[in-house]
Amino acid sequence: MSRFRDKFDHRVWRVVAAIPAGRVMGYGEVARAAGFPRYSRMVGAAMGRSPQPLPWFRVVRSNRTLAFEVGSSNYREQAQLLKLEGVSFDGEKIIERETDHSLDRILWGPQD
DNA sequence: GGGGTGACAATTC
DNA sequence: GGAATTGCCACCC
Repeated sequence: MSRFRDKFDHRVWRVVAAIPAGRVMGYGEVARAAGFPRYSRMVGAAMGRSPQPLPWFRVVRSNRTLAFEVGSSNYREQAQLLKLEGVSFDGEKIIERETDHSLDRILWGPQD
């Protein structure tokens, strides 16, 4: 039995399960929130070990792209689930409602 | 024990 | 701003 992995898994699951619909988190952010900074590469494996369904599709790369190979069945599934929650895409890049400043640009002009 | 492997990230050029 | 490089660390041969 791996004490470390058990603890890591459960804390990751708890964080992922708490991500609100329509929002996304980076692997590094999840790891940090779980109390394991620098463990971004372990997050995916932990989710794959979850015995019960998790909103795994709300976890994306730090650059706001999906982690799966573009065009793969997993990629398409994740993209569709996110779209169903109102998450929009600019090509392969995710645009969260909360971080979408398109209206600001229209009202105030191009900004930083 | 040693080396390759990730559903990654930060830095550098 | 994109590509390349470097760091990361438990897991699994």
